[in-house]
Amino acid sequence: MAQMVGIKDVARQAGVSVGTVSNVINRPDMVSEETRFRVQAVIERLGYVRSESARQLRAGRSRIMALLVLDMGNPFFVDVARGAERAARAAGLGVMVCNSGQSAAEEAEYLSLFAEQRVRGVLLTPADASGRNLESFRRHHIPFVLVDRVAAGSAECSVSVDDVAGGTLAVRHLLAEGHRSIAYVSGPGHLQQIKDRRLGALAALAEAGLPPEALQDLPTEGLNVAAGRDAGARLLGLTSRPTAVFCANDLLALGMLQALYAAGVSVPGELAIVGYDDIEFAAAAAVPLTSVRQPALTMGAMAAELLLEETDDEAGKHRHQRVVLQPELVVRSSSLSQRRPS
Amino acid sequence: MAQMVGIKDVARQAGVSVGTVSNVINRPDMVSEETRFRVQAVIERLGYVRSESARQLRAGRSRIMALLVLDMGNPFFVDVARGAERAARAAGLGVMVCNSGQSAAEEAEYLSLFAEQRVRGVLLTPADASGRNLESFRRHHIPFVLVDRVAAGSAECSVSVDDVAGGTLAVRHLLAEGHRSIAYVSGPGHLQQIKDRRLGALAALAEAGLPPEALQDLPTEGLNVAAGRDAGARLLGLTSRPTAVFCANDLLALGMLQALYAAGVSVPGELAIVGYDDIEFAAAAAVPLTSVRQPALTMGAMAAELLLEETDDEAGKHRHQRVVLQPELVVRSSSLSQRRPS
DNA sequence: AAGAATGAGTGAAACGTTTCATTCATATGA
DNA sequence: TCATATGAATGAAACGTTTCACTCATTCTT
Repeated sequence: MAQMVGIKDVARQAGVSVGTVSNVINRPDMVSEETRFRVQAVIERLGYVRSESARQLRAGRSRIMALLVLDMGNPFFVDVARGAERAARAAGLGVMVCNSGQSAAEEAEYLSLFAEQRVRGVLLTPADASGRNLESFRRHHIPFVLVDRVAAGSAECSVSVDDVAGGTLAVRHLLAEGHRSIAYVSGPGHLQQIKDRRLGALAALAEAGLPPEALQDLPTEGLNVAAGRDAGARLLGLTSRPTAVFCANDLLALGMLQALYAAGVSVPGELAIVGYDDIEFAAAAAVPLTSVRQPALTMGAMAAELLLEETDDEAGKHRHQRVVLQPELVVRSSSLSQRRPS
Repeated sequence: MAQMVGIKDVARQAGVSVGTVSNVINRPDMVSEETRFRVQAVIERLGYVRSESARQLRAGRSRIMALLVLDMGNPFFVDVARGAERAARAAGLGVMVCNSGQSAAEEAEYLSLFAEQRVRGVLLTPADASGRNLESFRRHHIPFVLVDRVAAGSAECSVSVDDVAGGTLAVRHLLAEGHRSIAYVSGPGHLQQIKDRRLGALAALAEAGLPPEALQDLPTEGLNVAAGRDAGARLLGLTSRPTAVFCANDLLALGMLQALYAAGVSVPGELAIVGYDDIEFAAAAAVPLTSVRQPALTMGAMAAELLLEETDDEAGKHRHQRVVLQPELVVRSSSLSQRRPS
């Protein structure tokens, strides 16, 4: 790596002071046209690039916003990231996207990385149910916004989707299709989203006058396609098999579908399926998947905007808010009773 | 944002010099056990976090590696990112994943961001066919490795998959299944990968003694599901419809499948499909998709390792290399002739 | 024509680390 | 006992910016 050219080199070559070079870069109208051109020419010739770390050191904060999601393998979070990135870039900030993989330990590691980087702020979907990671992160006074999760206190903003409503939508639909015994394929138990969707499902059952036992829990190790396949295999082994499955996300649903397909079980004939997230691939599945759509892009963008509002708030008039968006049921063939074709 | 506590505050509170505090953090064995404990206690109490920007300014380079991919919406690149991240973190580096969206302009923007950040190095799949972006990036003397693309000269490393071989695998398989008229659904024309897969396809035709005209080009605007749907619609409108389709990636293939499904065209009965990448969702498609598998994880990891080898090379004995991995055909039902069931 | 206002540019301080040549005290060897 | 080696801690320089109080001409105002 050849010697980096600094602002001093530019200044010397252009015959001006470093302050002037800095002005050319940051407040071009404070410098005469003539010198501006001269300095810019030298910058060009020398291939000068300003050092973000020096700039940042001086400024005390960076121009990067962090986004910590549960699983980048899930297209849902990719969309969240897209939304956040769009909003952040509109404000001249970069976004650093990281993946906690639902591990509290990874989450902690990334949070301290963010603290060291003095990021402008953090958007995150917490992986640590205990809230201890967040607790200790607060010490650093770096603002953050919860994504896909409601803030517990009023110490921060959050943008989420009403998971209880989503669960209700899904199960109400299955009940309307005539199902009376439904399995809930959930991920690992500690995620609030998963619990809320289940609550929503129970609410739908109650509405219909059915007992909670009508919902059969089928927990899994993870929230991915492989876990879904595994759940499918277990489902097939059950003695009293339900007639419908509500999966906590689309990856699980797709895995379930694969397992059923491989075992020759017809969907929705023998078993109806409803997923969650409505990722792009849900429509392209073996049997196009009914799913609960979440406004992922919007969620990412709103979270970023709330964060920007908080960090750019000189007047101290920012009030933390909890935005809750509504999900929407997208009905496709995986859940439609044969007798009522669509 | 409360006043950040710095190394000086720690030093004062602990009654030692800043140099000593720095030693406690970076070379703990150079300091007596007693002072070490005392200093660590103060660090803990004050919640001190070192400033990466100051550290970096001093060191002259950052501990971050950048990865610039064509499309984070494509699970293939998500896997590449996973592989790279694993390797980088093993070496204590963070990875900053960015998305050029196949736009040369976005690519240029990100590259200059990376230069400002003084990243340790860059892994990228070029979006700019002209090579002008790379050309000008070279000025900064930041090492980079090409991913999924063969280096033109010998000025950098590259890790790629043999796309010509992949194209041949796909089409040779279709020919063996009895097809004589094949469409190639390509993305926008400027990507080398797309061109190479086409060359491979032509080679397979030549092998079988068929003229190049047996391959019908069906270009698209993008390399995503929507573009695939669109291509499907166009395919259905053709007067002399081919009996098989080779799609330049799985997203296109899934879109194609959706379009055909919607139009009631049976796959593989009326039309066989082969995709490319073998993303996880290929197996879960309406008809499980035959696809050319690429070792994405390996590619990401190897690229990161090559970069590390180059940047950590004190002795100047690093030699740029071009690693070419081999693809593999994964046959599923979307391409199997009915008469020969599997 | 004297004083004030404006415009362009300067130079040094400050940001928070790491590193390195020193210092100082104590332990070691002859 | 003296010189030397060792170990622990110090203090200042350096990294590359931005910012801000200044200086020095030049142009307005009256």
